[in-house]
Amino acid sequence: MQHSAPSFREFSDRFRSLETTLSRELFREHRDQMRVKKEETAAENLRRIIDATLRLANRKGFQSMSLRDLSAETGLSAGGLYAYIRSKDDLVRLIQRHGVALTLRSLEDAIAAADGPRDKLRAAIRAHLFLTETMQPWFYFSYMEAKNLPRRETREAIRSEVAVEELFTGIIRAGQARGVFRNGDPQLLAGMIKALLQDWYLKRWKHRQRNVSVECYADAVQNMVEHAVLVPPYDEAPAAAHNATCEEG
Amino acid sequence: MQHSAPSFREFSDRFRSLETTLSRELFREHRDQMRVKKEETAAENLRRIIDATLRLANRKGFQSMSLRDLSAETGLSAGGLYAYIRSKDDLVRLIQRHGVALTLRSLEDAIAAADGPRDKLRAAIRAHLFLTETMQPWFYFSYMEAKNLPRRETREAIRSEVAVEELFTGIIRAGQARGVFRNGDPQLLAGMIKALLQDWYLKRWKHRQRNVSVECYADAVQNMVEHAVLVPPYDEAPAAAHNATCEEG
DNA sequence: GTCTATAGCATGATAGAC
DNA sequence: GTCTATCATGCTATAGAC
Repeated sequence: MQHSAPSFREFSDRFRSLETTLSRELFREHRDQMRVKKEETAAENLRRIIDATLRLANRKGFQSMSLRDLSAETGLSAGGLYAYIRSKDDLVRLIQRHGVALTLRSLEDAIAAADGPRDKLRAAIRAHLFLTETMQPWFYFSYMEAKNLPRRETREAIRSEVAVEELFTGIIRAGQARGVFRNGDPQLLAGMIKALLQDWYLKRWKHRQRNVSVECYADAVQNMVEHAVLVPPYDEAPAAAHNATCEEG
Repeated sequence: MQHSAPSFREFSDRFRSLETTLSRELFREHRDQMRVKKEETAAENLRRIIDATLRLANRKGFQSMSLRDLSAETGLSAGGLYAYIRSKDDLVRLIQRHGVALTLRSLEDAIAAADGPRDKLRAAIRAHLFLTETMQPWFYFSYMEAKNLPRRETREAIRSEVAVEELFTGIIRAGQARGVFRNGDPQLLAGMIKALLQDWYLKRWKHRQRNVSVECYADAVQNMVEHAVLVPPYDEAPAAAHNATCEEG
């Protein structure tokens, strides 16, 4: 049952097609708010605007990023930007919606494919890491700017965060019920797992610098979590077939 | 040797006196930059300004916080603020310096008091959690605004972060050398521990809402880390004498 | 030592030429 | 469909009355 632990590569391919679909949906939903009607140029410029915004916001903060900065980064004129977005708040809403949709759909797919508590837990861990690896700029933005967003978006961000954590709580509860996992507060455990997973996108510069790959980090997290959660006779991780080159201290 | 695991209460008392000392030092260092010379009013107002800034910045972000907001929150007039700080950047520098000094001194003290890898690791975990519990607004501010700070302060923040992590790396290395800790990349492990510790102040609202105390969380982290790090015959945690009421799922 | 008033400037957003 | 020119707003910071 290695169905539950696909490699990053496999994940990445499935993700790309999902993104194309959702990007098109995004454009269609916002078409009536945009002055630009020709689909191909509009879709491309919208993507450029979003990417540039994430880049700038993650470098110096969304509030400090002026529309003049954005116009420089995208190559569009200051006035031209308003052909695509109504306001700065509108822009942030757009970005947020797109990211949440992508995240949820992608996670749900990946997790449903596994069965049994241990495999489900692994699948969830790996999917989350692969997802945040692929969409790192969005996750970082979403985390760092959440509290400064318009009220509605802040609430949405929290809801999404809680939903993900509950997913883990559920898996742990199921495992405890079957006697596969050791007892202990499932919510607390889920929170700790989430903390480990979030570190991957919050401190990416660090992991990059140390040459730790996602696969490596995934194995490390899985290992720590299983040590903490499985009932004592722990058979040391059979994982990490993909790269034997996880840096050794 | 329970010297290494003081309760939050004990920590808190020692901390308070340290803070008084450093607050006074802070005022003296910046005295010449302030228009206000009378020590007692000046020191008090400076403290009010710092507290208000942390409150506001953590609510809506430092960039979005105007000096009008700050003047409303402190009760001082917009103009009056400039009797204490030269500029907004100056304010942030002040806050940052104060926090770093407090953190380092406090952590060093607490850790030096323990000996042996296992006790040192425990002491480090507890001290870090207690410290962030006490100074939560500062830590949150420092984490969230780090990248928007003036260049020099950003670098300082990263240095401080790395220094703390290396402290953990060192303890783990020592433990592995003595055969008390299992093998595995010490840097990666230290990073994961740090992630668990940071979650305490980054998601405080969540832990509050769930009624998890620092002591509880400290025990949970210690437990997970020891499961992952100690050589197999793991004697289940002798900790948590302080409160038997850690919420059970 | 604190306040009111205001200078000087950067920003978000728009109108109209091309 | 994109650009240049411009406006109103709200900001930081200062000067001077009290």
